[in-house]
Parts: sequence; C-alpha cells; structure tokens
Amino acid sequence: MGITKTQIFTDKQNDLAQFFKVLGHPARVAILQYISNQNACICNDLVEEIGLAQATISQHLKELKSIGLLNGEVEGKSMCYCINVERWTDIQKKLNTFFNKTKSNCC
Amino acid sequence: MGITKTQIFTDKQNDLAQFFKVLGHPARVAILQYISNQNACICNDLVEEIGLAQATISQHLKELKSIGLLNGEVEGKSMCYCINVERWTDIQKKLNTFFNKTKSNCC
DNA sequence: AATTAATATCGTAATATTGCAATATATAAT
DNA sequence: ATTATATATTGCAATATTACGATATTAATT
Repeated sequence: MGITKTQIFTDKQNDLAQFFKVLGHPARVAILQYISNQNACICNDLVEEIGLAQATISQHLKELKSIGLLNGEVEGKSMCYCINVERWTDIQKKLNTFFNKTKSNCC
Repeated sequence: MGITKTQIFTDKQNDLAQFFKVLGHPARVAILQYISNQNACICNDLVEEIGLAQATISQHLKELKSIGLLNGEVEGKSMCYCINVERWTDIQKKLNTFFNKTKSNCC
C-alpha cells in the first residue's frame, strides 16, 4: 500500500521512528551540518551550498522544523535558521535510550 | 522525481542518512525492541506479535539486515534472528558523533 | 508605488516505500 | 515420499517522498 500502519504501534515507537525518518535523508544531514559549521545563523546559502533547488531546500527545512530541530526567525527579507539545541539534546537522549535499552542477549 | 540525489553528498552523509532511514519505521523499531526483550533469538513470533503479514515482516527484517544490524541463523525449519551487538554499538557511536559535532552556536 | 530579493507554497512528474496475497523454497515430521 | 511448517521472493496496488518550475508572499530598497 505505501501507508504505514501507525495505529498498531505505540506513540513512543511512532515518535522514535519519526525522528529517525526525518534524519534519514542526506540533504537534511547536510543541512544540519552546514548550519552547525557556520558560526551564525544561516539563510539561504544552503541553496548554493547544497545544490538542490530552492523549493526543495525549503521543503527539507520544513521537515526539520516539524520535529522541532530548527528555529526560524525573520531577519529582514531572509530567514535565520538555527538548531534548537534543547530539542537537539532531547532527541539525542531519546535515541540513546532506545539504543541502550535494545540490547541483544542471544547467539 | 522521488529519487534522492546521492551523488551530491559525501559517502559519510549518505551512510548516516541510510542508518537513520532504516530505523525510521515503527515496525522496525518494534522488531528490534521485541528481539531485545526476548532472552533468546526470535523466529516468527514477530508476525503474531506485531500484526503485519508474514511477507511484510520478512521485508523489514531484510532491511535491518542490509545495514548489518541483524544476524540470521537457520534453526531447524525456522530462522533465529538476533541483534549484531558489535554493529549496533558501532552505529550508535556514529550517530552520537554526528549529534555531538552538529552543535549550534547561534541565536 | 514599483522593484528587487528571499522564502514559502502549489502543482506535478518520477521514483520509493509499505503492505499483502500468492507462490517458491527448505527443513522437519509423518 | 508426502505433508506440514517457517521463511523468502515475486508481483502488484496504494500511498509517500523527492525534486523542481511556477507562482505567491513578504520585506527591504529605490
């Protein structure tokens, strides 16, 4: 079908999967790395930097915003995006909890 | 288009995104959690446990195997899947390196 | 007010993913 | 050998994602 059966999973499982999913695209990985390398907020150097169309970059930014990873502020006629450090750390913790809990005791 | 432009990203970015992507489905999160909760290797209790068709579970297992997270051993007429702990730890480290390096210094 | 620049949204095409029924394969049990 | 059981693969339908051009929208500049 193409539709994930979210109803049969717990909220935690769905949330966790959603975090992983949003991070599961190289453009979004690259965007986050680029933002962190600039010592200031970025605007749309990203279009030049990454090499995808402006509409595409905008879409990826939207997905990163959707899980709260980015804050966006209007800065004149451009946008200033930056990483929401609190959320960033929060998600990192959640992923690590998953990794630490999920341990193998077999084979 | 629907096709990710992997050529414009580094191997590291693509690999990282691939790990995230494979973990980015609630069924695969649930499978990993279930395997870790059993004190032994599992076979296909998963079909009953998770509530997806056998073919679907088999597909998800294949994806988890594709990044080396699962080992599968023939056990009579069933399969014994277990988490590859070494790989598991390795991927956890890589994700944490990404999280730690990607830090914000703005806003 | 008109123009320019930056970003967002819409519409659309191409491709990918999810899920399942049906079928194939392989081993154990009879 | 036949049957039963467990898993993998194939083929297909439905939906999602990726990417982009075209078009809003919004704010600064002239």
